[in-house]
Amino acid sequence: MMERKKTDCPALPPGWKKEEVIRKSGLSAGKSDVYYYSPTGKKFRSKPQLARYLGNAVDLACFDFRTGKMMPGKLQKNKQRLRHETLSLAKGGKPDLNTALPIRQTASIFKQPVTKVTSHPGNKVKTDLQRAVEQPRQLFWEKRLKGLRSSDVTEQVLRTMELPKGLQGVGPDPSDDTLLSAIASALHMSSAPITGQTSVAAEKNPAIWLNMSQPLCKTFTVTDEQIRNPLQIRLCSVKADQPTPPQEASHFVFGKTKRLHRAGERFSKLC
DNA sequence: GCCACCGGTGGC
DNA sequence: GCCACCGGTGGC
Repeated sequence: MMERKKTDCPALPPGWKKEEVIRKSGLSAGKSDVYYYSPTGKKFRSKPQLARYLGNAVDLACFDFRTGKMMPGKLQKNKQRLRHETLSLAKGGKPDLNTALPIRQTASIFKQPVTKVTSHPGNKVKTDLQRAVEQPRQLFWEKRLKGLRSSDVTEQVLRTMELPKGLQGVGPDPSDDTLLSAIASALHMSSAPITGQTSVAAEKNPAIWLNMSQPLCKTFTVTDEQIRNPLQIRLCSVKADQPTPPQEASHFVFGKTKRLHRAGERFSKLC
């Protein structure tokens, strides 16, 4: 088979490739089709398709799909879009999703009330938020998160996370990868203190003695040095709000979760 | 069932 | 008339 080249496309975010395929037969033989590939390999065959996917992450107004270059001043086929936009807005229509502010479009994975309404008088509205927490979880489910990387909408992989030195995992997969997933998940799923697996038995036979309400992490003691040097102790985008004296509790932020820690205390108060 | 590939056409 | 876009499908 003919080796066809996918070339880098500097006008798009890193990792995006462009491909031009010459038609070999038919009435349109000799013409070509242009395709783009996202870093994960998803194929795009038109500018609208590309724009839908990238949303506001990349402004494609000047992007020429066929050449793969930005053509400033041309404003491309923008007339069409602007006209459509102003028309629909003037009519009181909904804002164009392509130009609206970015919104979370994934389904929420977090616990939400489920409402069931029927004519049966015995049925109730379920609002038990505890239900999600109490549901059985697979032992060592954190392993399934292994290898996952966060990325933005352009599929650019965000900065990888770093674990504080000295943290150790518990269970069949002691890798930092799984350990980090376990801790990050624990921080998000509960505001309860994180102590790690305090039971020695859990370390010897986690399949039996694991404390399911704690991440797959051995107990851990915070040191002065780690507090003085936030770089060693942060998780990904976690950072100190401001420099703090070693003896004072300092804030670390992980998503919306704020925890306090103090030198000498266990991991329970960390992050 | 997927997808590489060409056809058809609406908008310019 | 051109061509960007996307439908449809043959071949796998």
